[in-house]
Amino acid sequence: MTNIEHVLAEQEVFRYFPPEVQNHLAEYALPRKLERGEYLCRQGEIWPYVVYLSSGQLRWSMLSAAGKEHQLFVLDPGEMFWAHSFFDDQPMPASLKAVKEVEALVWSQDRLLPLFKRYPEALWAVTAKLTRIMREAREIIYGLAFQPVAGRLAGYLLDKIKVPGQETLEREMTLEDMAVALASSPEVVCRLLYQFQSEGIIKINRTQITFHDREALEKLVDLS
Amino acid sequence: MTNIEHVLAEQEVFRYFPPEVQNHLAEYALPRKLERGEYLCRQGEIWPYVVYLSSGQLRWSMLSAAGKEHQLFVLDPGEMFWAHSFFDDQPMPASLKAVKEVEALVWSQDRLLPLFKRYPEALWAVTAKLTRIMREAREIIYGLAFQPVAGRLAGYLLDKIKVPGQETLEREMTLEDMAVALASSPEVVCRLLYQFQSEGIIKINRTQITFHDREALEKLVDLS
DNA sequence: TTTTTTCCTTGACAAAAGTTAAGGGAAGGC
DNA sequence: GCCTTCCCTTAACTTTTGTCAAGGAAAAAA
Repeated sequence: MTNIEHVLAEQEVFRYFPPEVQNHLAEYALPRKLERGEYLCRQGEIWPYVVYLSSGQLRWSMLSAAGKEHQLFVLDPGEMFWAHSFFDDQPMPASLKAVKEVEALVWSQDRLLPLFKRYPEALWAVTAKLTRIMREAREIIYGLAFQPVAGRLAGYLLDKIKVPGQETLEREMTLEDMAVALASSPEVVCRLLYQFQSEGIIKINRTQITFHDREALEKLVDLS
Repeated sequence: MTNIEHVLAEQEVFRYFPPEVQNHLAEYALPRKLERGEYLCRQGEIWPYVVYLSSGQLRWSMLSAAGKEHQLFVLDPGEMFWAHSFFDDQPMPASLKAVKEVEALVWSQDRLLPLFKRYPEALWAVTAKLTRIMREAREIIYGLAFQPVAGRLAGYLLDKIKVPGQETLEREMTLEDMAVALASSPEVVCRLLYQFQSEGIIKINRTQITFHDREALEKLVDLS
C-alpha cells in the first residue's frame, strides 16, 4: 500500500470500503494538475466526479449574471469534494477554481457507483457528508440573511485565527478575496477594517491584522 | 394495499424499496397532527426523522439570535422532508412549523436505517434528494448574495403564478409572510409592491395582485 | 534601477434597506 | 351593530451598502 492509499483509506467515506477496495482507489482515479486560475469544473457544466485535493487550494464559488463572484468555501489539501452532478447528473451550480497551483485526484461516477451499490455503509457516510455541506450552506444563508457585512467580516476574521494564542494574522488574502467571501466589495471591506481599528478592536497595517479585542468581534458576529 | 401505501410507494426514495417493504411503510410511521403555529421540530433539537406531509403546510425556517425569522421553503401536501439529524445525529439547523393545520407521517431513523443498509438503490435516491435540496439552498444564497430585495420579490411573485394563463394572484399571504421568505421587512415589501405598481408592472389592492408586465418582473430577477 | 502592475486607502456621493410611528381598513368575535 | 384585533399603507428618518474616482504604496517585471 502506497502512501496515498493510506491517506485515502482514512477519508470519511472511503474508510467504509473494505481493504481490497481501498488498495485500488488510487488506481481508479485520474490525477489532475491545475495552474493558478484554472478551473476544475465550471458552473453550468455537467461534471459527475469526486475530488481529493493533494496540494494547493480550490475555491468553490458562484458567478452572478452580472459577473460578480461569491465564494462559498475553499477546499484545502486533504479534503474531498463531491460534485452535485455526481449524484443527479444535472449541471453544476458553481465552479471549482484553483487559487493556488493544484494537484488532485478525480474519480468518475462510472467507477465509484458500482462500489456504492455494493457497500451501503459507504453510501450512508456520503449522506452524512452531504448533510454537513448543507449545514455549511445554512451558515452562509444565516450570515447573508441576518448579518450586516460588518458581522460577516468579524466572523471571517475570527475564522482565520482559530489558534487561541495567536493574535496576529498575516494578510495573505487581498481585499478582493475577502469581498468575494463576504459577498461585498473591496472598498466596503477596507472601510470596515479601519472602522474596527478606530473602535480599538483590531490594529491593521498593509501586511498584518492584530486582534486587540476578540470579544468585541464575537459580539459583532451575531448581535449587530 | 391502502391508498396511503400507494402514494408512499411512488415517492422518490420509497419507490426503490421492494413491494413487500412498501406495503408496510405506513405501519412503520407515526401519524402526527399539528395545530396552526405548532412546531414539528425546533432549531437546535436533535430530531432524526423523515416526514411525509399528508395535508396542511409546513414552513422550514431559521431563527436568528436577534429573533428574526427567515423561511427557506415550505412543504406542501405530498412532499417529504428528510431531517438533518436523521443523517448525522446533530442538532437541527432550522425549525419545521405548521402554518396551516397539519397531518403528517413520521418515520424514525431506527426504523428506516436497516432498510437503507439493505436496499442501496433507495439510499442512492436519498443522495439525489439531498443534492436537490443543496441546489435549492444555492438559489437562496444566490438571491441573498447578488440580488436586492426588489429582485427577490420579483422572483417570489413569479413563483406564485407558474400557471401561464393566470395573471391574477390572490393575496393569501401577509406582508409579514413575504418578508420572512425574502429576508426583509413587511414595510419594505409593501413599499416595493407599490413601486412596482407605479412602474406599471403590477396592479395591486388589498386582496389581489394583477400582473401587467411579466417580462419586467423577469428582468428584475437578475439584472437589478 | 526603473517601470509597470497590482493592490490598498480614502473621500464623496448615491442607492438601498431598515426602523419608527401613525392612521386606516377589513375580518372576526361579542 | 359595535369592538377588538390584525393587517396594510405611508411618511420621515437613519443606517448600511454600493459605486466612482483618485492617489499612493508595495511588489513584480523589465
